[in-house]
Amino acid sequence: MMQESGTETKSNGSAIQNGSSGGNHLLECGGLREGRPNGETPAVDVGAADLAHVQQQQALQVARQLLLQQQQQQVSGLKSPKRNDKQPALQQQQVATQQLAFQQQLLQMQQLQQQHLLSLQRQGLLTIQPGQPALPLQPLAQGMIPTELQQLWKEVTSAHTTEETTGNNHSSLDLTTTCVSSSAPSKTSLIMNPHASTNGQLSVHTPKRESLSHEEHPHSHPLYGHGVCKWPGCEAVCEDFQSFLKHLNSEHALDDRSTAQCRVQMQVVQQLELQLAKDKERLQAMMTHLHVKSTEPKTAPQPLNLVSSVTLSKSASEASPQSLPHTPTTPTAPITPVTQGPSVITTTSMHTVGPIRRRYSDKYNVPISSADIAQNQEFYKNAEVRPPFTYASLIRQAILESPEKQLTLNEIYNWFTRMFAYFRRNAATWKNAVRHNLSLHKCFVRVENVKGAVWTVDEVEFQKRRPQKISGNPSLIKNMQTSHAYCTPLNAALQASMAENSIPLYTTASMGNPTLGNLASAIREELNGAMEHTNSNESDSSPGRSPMQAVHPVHVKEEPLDPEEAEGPLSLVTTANHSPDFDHDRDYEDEPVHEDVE
DNA sequence: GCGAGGGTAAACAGAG
DNA sequence: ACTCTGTTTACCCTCG
Repeated sequence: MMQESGTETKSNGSAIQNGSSGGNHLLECGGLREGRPNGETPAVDVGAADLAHVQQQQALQVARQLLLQQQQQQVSGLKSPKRNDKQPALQQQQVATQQLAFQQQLLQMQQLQQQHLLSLQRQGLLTIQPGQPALPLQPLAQGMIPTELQQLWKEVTSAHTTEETTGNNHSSLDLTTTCVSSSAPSKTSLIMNPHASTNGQLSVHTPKRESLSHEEHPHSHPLYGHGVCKWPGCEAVCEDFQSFLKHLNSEHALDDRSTAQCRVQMQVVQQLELQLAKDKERLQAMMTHLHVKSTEPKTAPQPLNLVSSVTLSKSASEASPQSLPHTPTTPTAPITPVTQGPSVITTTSMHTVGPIRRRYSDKYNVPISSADIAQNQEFYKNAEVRPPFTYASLIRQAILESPEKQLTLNEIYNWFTRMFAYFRRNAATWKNAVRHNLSLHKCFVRVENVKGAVWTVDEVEFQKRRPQKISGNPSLIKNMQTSHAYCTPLNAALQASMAENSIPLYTTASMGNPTLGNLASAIREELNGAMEHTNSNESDSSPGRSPMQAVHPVHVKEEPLDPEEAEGPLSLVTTANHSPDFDHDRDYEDEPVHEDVE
């Protein structure tokens, strides 16, 4: 139908979407709360205005539809007069029944409107002023009716008028058939049903409701404003409120016309609610895509752009291998950890994984960006997911994070368990691995200390272990640069998503400021390695280099960075947090990372 | 197929 | 005797 052609889609974009996306929709969606102060932002007003526009558009289509229905029934419905003539008593009986049905319709409409209002308020699309009655029709009525709609309303009205004058008491609308066309029965019905409505439309017919409305908001009526009747399509000038009330009772009494208009408005509301539901669904899908997939049991338990998480587990890597290769190079890569992590990975899913024999695939051997790290630290703290880092790298980080760059074995253990939920289980296995690595790798030097033996890191030896293989991937470098910019907003998004999934939420401070300084160092470190390889592979490297490098002129390592070098920043970032469970261990201060590099 | 790097398991020894 | 720490060996896996 024609009403579907332009109005709906158009209104979709103009009103709801604009309203919801009015300001930082993605990042704010988690922050939208019912308790939002009224009129806090102009965007709210815009959303209400747009909403009214939607109503106009939808009212137009509904009105057109009503007109069509009327015309059709006027042509075909010639039997009812016969019936009325034969049984006037039955007609009276029908009147009562019809009134009941009508009031039910009105109640339904009222409920819909109220729900709609609540929804809008929740979404922050609409602000109800404290003193303003919660009447959803007001925004529509206040100067929002375009000429075309008014004309349609008048057409609806005139159609009914014609109907009445012809003596056809039957109604052309399914709703209006439940009503009477004469004024007398309508008044009766009002008396019989004083609680017929509270939405302001029908209240005008109810003396009791009227008086209540006056008491609460003297001279305030959703259908009256600026000396004009705001009944859709009316705009009759009323000098004062009393005359407005008279006008309401006389011109907008309970009759076919009024009920038809009510029905139109009801459908408008319904359309809006449908649209709102759609947009809610869309929003949810967006959030799900960007943050956390709420329920995806079959999703591969891959946290981060653990691209490198190929090393994580067989099941994980096999589950979604196709997503791995391109992930590291996409600017959105830092987001991925958040999306799949907390909700997807469960204890059972991770512990059903057998012995973990895997390592970094050089194919996907890309340093995890700093933004990943900043987010992943929270992820790994709460999700029992094996970090995609080698034991050696983790040990190194643990040691480098320490104030004195040395740790006892037990302190290394504690660091593991504190930073990674994964290492809170199967202690015998991984502890053995830690010891094994400490002894095996030359880079770990055991030093006799006053309090016993401590372990330190020989950076030179560590970096000798294996050359980095991320060479020739300029997009990676770009990604690392952009990832820094992503970090802060994504942290907020992460927290929102974590809150949504009932995951322990850490303060922004824990992930934010202390992290950033380390992130800078981390990025420098990553860039050092990456740039070196880029330089080695690409002869031309001088002017087009990474801006990061220009900003942070740090030394480029002699040795190519190990891919796991990327985790280096991890530890630096993670130091910002203190898990209450393991705080007894030691106080990890976030500190410059450069020492380990230098 | 080979070597490198990594993970896991286990045996062993020394110290507390 | 037990636990912790540290070393070493063996085996397996993945990847280039």
